[in-house]
Amino acid sequence: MQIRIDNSSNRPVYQQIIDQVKRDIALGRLIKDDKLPTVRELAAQLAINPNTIAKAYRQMEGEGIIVTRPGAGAFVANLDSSLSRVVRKKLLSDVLERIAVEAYHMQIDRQTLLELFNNAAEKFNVPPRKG
Amino acid sequence: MQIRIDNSSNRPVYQQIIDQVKRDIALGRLIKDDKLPTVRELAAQLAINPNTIAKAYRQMEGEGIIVTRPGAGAFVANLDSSLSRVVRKKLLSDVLERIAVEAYHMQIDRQTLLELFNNAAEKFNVPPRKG
DNA sequence: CTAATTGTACTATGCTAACTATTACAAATA
DNA sequence: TATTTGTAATAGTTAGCATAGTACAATTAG
Repeated sequence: MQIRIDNSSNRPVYQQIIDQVKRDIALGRLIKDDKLPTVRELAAQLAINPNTIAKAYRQMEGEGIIVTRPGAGAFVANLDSSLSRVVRKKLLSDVLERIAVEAYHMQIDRQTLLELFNNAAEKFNVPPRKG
Repeated sequence: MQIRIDNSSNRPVYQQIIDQVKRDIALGRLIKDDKLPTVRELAAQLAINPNTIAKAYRQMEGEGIIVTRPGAGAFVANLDSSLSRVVRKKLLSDVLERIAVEAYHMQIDRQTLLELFNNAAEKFNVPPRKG
C-alpha cells in the first residue's frame, strides 16, 4: 500500500487518498479483506494530520469501499454499489459528456479520444477476484 | 444563450457558466463571433453577482474560448488550444482513467461503459463551422 | 462630442471546505 | 491489563466562492 500526495495538486489530500485506494482496488492490487494502513501509521508516513486520513476512511466506509473496526483496522470490502444501475449509468454519462466537450475544445478528434478511452478501460479491465 | 444555474449542485456557479458555454460551442449552438450576454445582463437574469459572471468570462478569455472587448462585449473565439497535443492527450487520459476506476466500483462492465462513451462522443461530434 | 454601455479592477465582507492540532473515548487485540 | 485502532469533538488557520459597492477605460450609440 504505497500512497503519494501531490501537494501541487488542487485536489484535496483526503480525496487523493480515496482516489488511490479505489484505483488499487480496480487494478486488483488490493482485494477483499486486505488490510489498509492504520490511520496513525499513514498519517505519520505522509506527514499529514490523522484527521485527514480518518476523513478519507470514513468516506470510503460510507461508500461501501472498505469496512472499519475500531481496534482492528480498515479492510477492503466486497464490491457492492448501493446506487441503482440507472443512477450509476447517469453519473458516468454526465462525466463522459463533460469529457467529450473538453476533447472538442482541445481539438482531439473522436478517433484519438476513442484510443485514449480504450487504453484507460483496458488498464482497469480486471475481473473481481474472490477473497 | 440560455444558461441555468443549479443551486443544489456543489459545482461553483462560475464553473457552471463555463461548462454551459463550452458545451454550447461544442454542440455548434454557438459559433465564432457570436455575442455572449453582457456581464450585467446575465447577472440580472440569473440573479447573481456580476463579479461571478465576470470571473467566468475572464477565465474563458484566458483559455482562449472567448474574446472580450470593454465597451463591445464578449464573443466566441476561434477554436485554438494553447496547450501542446501531448499535454492535451495526457489531461484527457488522466480523467478517462479516473472514470474507468469509478466504473469498476460502480460495477459497470466495459461494454456498457463503451456504450455510454459512444453516446457522449456522438453528441458532440460536430465539425467546427467556419464563421 | 456626449452619454450610455461594457468588461475590468479593486476593496471589503461573509461563508464554507479543507487541513491542522489536541484530547478523549470505545472496541479490538496482544 | 495495556496497547492499538477507528471515531468524535473542539478550536484555529487558510483558501476558494460569492456578494456588495465603487470606479475606470474602451467601445458604442445618439
